[in-house]
Amino acid sequence: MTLSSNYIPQDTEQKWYDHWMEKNYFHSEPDDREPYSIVIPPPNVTGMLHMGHMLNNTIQDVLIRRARLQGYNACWVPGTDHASIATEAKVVKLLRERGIKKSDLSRDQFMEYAWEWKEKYGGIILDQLKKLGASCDWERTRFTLEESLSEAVVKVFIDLHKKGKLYRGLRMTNWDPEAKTVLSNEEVLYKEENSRLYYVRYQIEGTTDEWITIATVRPETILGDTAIAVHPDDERFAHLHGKRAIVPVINRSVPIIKDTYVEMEFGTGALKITPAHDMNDNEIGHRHGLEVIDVLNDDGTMSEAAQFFIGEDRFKARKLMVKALEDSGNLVKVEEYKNKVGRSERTNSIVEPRLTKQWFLEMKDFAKTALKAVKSEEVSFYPENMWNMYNSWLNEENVRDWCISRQLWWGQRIPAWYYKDHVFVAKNETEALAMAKKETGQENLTLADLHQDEDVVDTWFSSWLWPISVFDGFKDQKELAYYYPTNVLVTGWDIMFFWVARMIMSGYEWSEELLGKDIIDKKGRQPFHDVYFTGMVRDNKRRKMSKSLGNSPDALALIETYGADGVRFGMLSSAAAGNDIVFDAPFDSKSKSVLNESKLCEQGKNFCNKMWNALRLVKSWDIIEETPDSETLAVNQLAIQWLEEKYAETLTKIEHNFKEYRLSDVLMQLYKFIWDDFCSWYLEMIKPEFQAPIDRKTYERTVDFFEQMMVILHPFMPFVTEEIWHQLKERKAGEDCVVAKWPALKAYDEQLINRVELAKEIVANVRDIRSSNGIKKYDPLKAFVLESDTVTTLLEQQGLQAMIIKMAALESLNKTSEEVDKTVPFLIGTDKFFVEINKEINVEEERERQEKELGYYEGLLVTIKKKLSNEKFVNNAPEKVVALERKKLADTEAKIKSLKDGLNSL
RNA sequence: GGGUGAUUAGCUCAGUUGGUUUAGAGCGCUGCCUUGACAGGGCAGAGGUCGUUGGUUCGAAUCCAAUAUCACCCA
Repeated sequence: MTLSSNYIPQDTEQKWYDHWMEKNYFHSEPDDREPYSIVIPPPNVTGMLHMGHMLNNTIQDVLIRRARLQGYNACWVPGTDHASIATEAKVVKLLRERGIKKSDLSRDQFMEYAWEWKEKYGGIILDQLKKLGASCDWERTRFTLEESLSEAVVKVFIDLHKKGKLYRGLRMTNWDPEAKTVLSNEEVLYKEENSRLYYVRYQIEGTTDEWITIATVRPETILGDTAIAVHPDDERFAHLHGKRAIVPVINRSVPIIKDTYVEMEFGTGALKITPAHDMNDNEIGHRHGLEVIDVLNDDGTMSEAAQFFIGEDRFKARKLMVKALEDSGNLVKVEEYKNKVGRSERTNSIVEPRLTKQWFLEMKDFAKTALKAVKSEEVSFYPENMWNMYNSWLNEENVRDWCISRQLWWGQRIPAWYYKDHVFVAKNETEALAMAKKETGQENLTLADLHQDEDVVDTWFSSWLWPISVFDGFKDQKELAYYYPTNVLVTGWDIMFFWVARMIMSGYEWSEELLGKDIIDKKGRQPFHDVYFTGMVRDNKRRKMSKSLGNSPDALALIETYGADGVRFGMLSSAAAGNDIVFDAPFDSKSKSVLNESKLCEQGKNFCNKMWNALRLVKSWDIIEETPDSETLAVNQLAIQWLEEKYAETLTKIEHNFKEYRLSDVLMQLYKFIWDDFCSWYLEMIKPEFQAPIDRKTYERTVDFFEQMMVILHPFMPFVTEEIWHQLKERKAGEDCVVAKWPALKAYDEQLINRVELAKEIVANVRDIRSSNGIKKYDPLKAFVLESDTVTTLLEQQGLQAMIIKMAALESLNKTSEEVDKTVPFLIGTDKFFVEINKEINVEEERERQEKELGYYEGLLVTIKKKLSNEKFVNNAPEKVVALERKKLADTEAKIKSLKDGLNSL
């Protein structure tokens, strides 16, 4: 069968993915092998595959495929996250388009629509991952809102309540008046916006002509003011200490208090205090025991307590308030002003700080545990410096209790039932009723008397259980006992706190209860041993790639253009752990969109083609059984021996880099090994003349090398390697690259590697001389080398001399006892070579070249001499370093002498 | 305002924890090369006083301190 001259990914990728699926290679069941497990960071059901997913999942796939090759029982559990807020927003929007308002639906009706939506769109991203080649165990696909995982959520909620770690409390929270829900800090985006700063004067109580002026951007909240604060050191207001002021419009008398929080330089130096509607004011209110007046309803309209503009929207109320202030003569001035405004990530509506009753999880002990887990290295971070961020978020000063209630429907409903002032946390309403009867002694209570909490728990309250719940660990520990702890978690550092830290907390909280002390003592409590933090994928302006910015290339289009292997190469080649990736998709200013182009991916595509053509070369050879002539034999044997050592060296190096999760380094090492060492050197060394045959032994060894390379590259580029692996040899059923065996490490002969390196340098020098003298590639040239011990040893290496002659297309390479005239010389180490170029040597050019080199070495000599004449260096530096410096000196002196000789003879 | 990290070749980044000939890679760039696996290619070459200034040290891209710029996180 003839192979096309180019590699076409579209012809192979789907074929092999289907084949792998058919063979069920990705499925894992507990057995007596050692497990290697990864749980996917579940993408949102609302999501489409974007660059971040591609990076993240490519990394996981590399790790899991390698583990599979290494003989571990590899299990990569996929799944999706129900993403309360995002999904609910999407469903609400969709319903609105169909003319249905959420408020017209019952909770159950809404859930029906939501599930329908999830079934239709929720799996898209997983299908897209298949295009990328992700080798997940699809039979194990989980969903954070499915029954079993929801049961786990309820279970731990009850457990935490029993342990006294949950409480309900009033808290200042970020309120989204449009979604009517509390938002976490993370869901509020702050952006600089144009607004107005209103200067308003408050009359000092008991005076007719004395005022204190404050500045505010939210005049409607004046109705909820309960104090004016000034800085205790502010001389301007010293005379007002202890006095009271009259809030305009509403005519409320409030105290003038002293607090160091006030910035004297800002505005007028006097600050109105509205404890119900500002985080900082609320704290100040606490300190001074101020009254809290909530002037807003949950939908952002003015409340009864405001007394004015009741029922008006906050922004209309602002206008009305400004007018009222103006009318009463209390509006001093208005300034244009820029300030940071918090908006809801989902609805974009301006967030109101608001006091609400919420369920909280106490974080103090959890945070301690989570910190210790990483500090003790039971959980290792890659890169290590992520510890700093982790520590600063979790330390006692910064950690805050976790508000787990969300005013949404799409999620696990909080298992708490209320009856008057009683709260019953139970698995279901029947149990809650039983509890209620017992606790109140009222046997005639019915379900109708109880009221379940309307809220659901935060999505993270479900996903923090993920490493346990995907194995149904809260129900039945058989699988958990086998797969837990998972080996590594691959995720972005942006969710280090929301997710990573909390999984660690939940792992330490429940693993021992679930698995028992024996197992835990042996295997560990941690949900994962390692955490690999990927960077954010950014555009060439270093902005995070996001759909809203439109700066992200279309992931599937990229795969279509470069093949999955090409894209995987592109993503990984610049993806050192923790560092952000600047992806090179260019921006087209004409179409105002990102082009689905990338040099990095192109490099990957070209790499596939390179290997493909190496395959074509090898397959084009005729094989003979006879032993070749002694020279060819010697070169082939050297080539094989050298590549074997080089391969062993490469394996050792990549092993080390794998341990440190330096995947881009591993990939680059493989790239260079295959392209440079194998294709450019090895294949050229053994390549027979045009249409000449090759001996069987060399051929077979070459196919073996090729096969091995495909195996170790397979985790990175699974499709092309599988294809070539099959093209190389006839394979039996059940033999596939994806389940081949990862090679064992072995020692390698560095001396041989170094000798060939020297030979390569000699070849390169000859080629350079050809190139700069305009001599054709294959014109046979005579070369000589000045006799020396080092040269003798070098050329003693069987086949080396013949290899140099072949690779540099020389007629001969002979030793000489003296300088050879009318030649172009070059230095390798301290050894001097001469090339006879059969044409007039350009003396001027040659002199210039050699003088430049001489200049370099003379400069070097100065620094070495300086070092060695420094007594402190000679006395203090390690023996080895000094000895090396002495050798450098000797070598450099020899080179200088040699160069000078050469110049003299010109 | 507080914190974290970054700053090395035109671009994107390594530099494994102070010493391997006055710094490496990939891409790009410059020359030359085409019947002989691959132009999605081959061969060779040019490019950096490691942001700046001090300090520690026999020795600093690497450690410390200041400073500048950028990014992100928190307020």
